[in-house]
Amino acid sequence: MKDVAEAAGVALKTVSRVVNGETTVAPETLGRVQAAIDRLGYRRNEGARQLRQGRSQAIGLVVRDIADPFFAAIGKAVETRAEEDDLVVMIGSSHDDPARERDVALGFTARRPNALILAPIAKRQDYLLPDISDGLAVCAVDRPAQGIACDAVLSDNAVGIRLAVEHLLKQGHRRIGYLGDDPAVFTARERVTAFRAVMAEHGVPVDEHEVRLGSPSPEFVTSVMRTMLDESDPVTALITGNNRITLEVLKRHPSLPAALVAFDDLELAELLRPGLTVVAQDPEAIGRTAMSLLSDRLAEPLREPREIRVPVRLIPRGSGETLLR
Amino acid sequence: MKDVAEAAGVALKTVSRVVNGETTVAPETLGRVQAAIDRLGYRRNEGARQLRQGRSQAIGLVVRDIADPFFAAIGKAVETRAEEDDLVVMIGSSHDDPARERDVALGFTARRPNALILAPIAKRQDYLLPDISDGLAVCAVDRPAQGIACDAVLSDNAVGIRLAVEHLLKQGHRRIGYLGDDPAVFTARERVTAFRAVMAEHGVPVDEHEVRLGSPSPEFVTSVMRTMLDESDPVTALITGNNRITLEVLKRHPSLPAALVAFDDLELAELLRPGLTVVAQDPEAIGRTAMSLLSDRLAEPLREPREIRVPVRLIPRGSGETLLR
DNA sequence: CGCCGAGAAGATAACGTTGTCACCCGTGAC
DNA sequence: GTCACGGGTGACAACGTTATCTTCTCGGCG
Repeated sequence: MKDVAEAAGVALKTVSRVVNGETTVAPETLGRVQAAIDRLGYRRNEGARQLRQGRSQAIGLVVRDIADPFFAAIGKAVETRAEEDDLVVMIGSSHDDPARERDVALGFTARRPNALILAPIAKRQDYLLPDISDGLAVCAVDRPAQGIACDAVLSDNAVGIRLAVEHLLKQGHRRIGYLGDDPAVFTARERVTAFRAVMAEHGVPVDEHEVRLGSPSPEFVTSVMRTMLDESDPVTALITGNNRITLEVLKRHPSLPAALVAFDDLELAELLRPGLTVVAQDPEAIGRTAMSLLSDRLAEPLREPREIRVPVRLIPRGSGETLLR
Repeated sequence: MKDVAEAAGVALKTVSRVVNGETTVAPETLGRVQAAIDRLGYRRNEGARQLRQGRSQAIGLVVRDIADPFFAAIGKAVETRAEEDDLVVMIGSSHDDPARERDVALGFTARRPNALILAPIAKRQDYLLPDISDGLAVCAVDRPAQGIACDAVLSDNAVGIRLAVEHLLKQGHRRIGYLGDDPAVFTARERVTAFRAVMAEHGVPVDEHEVRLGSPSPEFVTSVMRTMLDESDPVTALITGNNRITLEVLKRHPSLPAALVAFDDLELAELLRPGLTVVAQDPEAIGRTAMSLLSDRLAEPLREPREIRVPVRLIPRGSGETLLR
């Protein structure tokens, strides 16, 4: 900036004014400065700017795994919105490790981003309190945060499960198995709770042997599937609570002897035979919504935290519409 | 840092020494300073550090689309490596738009990252020249960059096509169709060139009507498939040159009357029936390798640019092992 | 006993911006 | 002719670090 000022024969401050598009610069001066900027290939040092202004025009995004299509889609939406405001997106994965979530998040906040979006894993996110009181806007996605007051954008798990259950009930299924993730996971709890509630609402009894929760390991899924399908009175339909479980189920049983509705879409779901009937979440909407909440909060830091539920929809493709036996 | 110094009764510089783990601090002083840091919840302002040191301990990653599993996997590998060195990853998508590639990349370099990884789209990347001579390390992935001297990490497209072709030839196929992306795309050119070369090497004539390149639109794929499959002497095997094309083909023809080998793996490829035979790239290796090249280059900025080819492998799953008719 | 060197700590000046204030000059009102 | 005003510009300090140089205090050695 100093060099540009010298080349254009103006003061440093005038160059700053030009770079920031301030209007109080005479057209003739502006032209000279612009020319000097172009000639010297000058570009503002964002780090210095951040130091002066306090915020780095960046947003941090901490997800479970950026290679997971669900989170990759959130990332895409966030990035698209961020670019409109000339914000840079820093992205990192927690890999389901609470300590890593914290390290990655704090690594981001040390760069003083305007906002932080995170998919919480740890029990509490109170390590963010100092940054929040320092003006950081925070939004949780996929699961709510604990120990801090912040906005949250979640899928409408309850409605999703309702869609799945009622879809199966409508076809006459009465023995519906539910296979969900570890109850330590918030979404797993929400979904299985909804499952029980909707079944009860329709007066359909639930056999406790047919509601099974656990981490989606091959062993767990295999053993659970055996008990659900091989018993004397097997289930006629199955709901899988997330896509890692769905994948395990499909790998073990390419042609499942029961109807299947999966929570979470899969990329090639329509190419399978039968096509996979899913409750699809809308990760792009989650990312977009999070960005909207954050820009509201940056405009009005003290507003009440909001929790927004993003709609899900049922996509019938075959696997959930057959096999009543 | 000033507050911490005051609280610990030492000078600013001593706090700096502690924060940076310098060894010339008396154990007793170190204890006092650490205590003050913890008590005040102090964390270093990375922006100020960057300003002083010139580099922001970040790396920029510009891909075509972070929601594309191939690039998401590259991102994951990059992030994993970056975290080991306490580097932050800024990620952005060009969406195949040269102007956007440039804007995103320059938006990153304005933050003075240590290194930039990009999947080039634009004809030339010479807009990076000022930053490179300023010490930025650059590495191209997926395709080489033009107009700048930089490292590159690419899939071994030629070997991949060779594997595909020879796999089909070994089963007796002689009429093999090739369906590739727009020849404006570097990888598309490399792959189709390899196809012709390997076919020639084996003395198998190639009918020019059966080598078709174009953007993977439904219309293009549908029309091309018709001519390849419906003519009097149809192809008995098909190679698709990237996964968007593969997807279109599979959507049109769930049960293809020809053997199929696809370049690029798909998430559920093994669950399809028949399973999809693919030439799988190794995006994680691409990301890791790029990071290695960059750390070499940061250590030795003037070394010769290197181009590394990452091995690919053929995964037979059924679609490429049948249907000779 | 004086000196030197090493180990520990501090003072100060940058790094590249932007916010604040001050200045200059011409114009229009009184 | 004076004054207030505002558009255009500049000087300077500050943001939070770190690099460089300096200072101080010991202990050991000639």
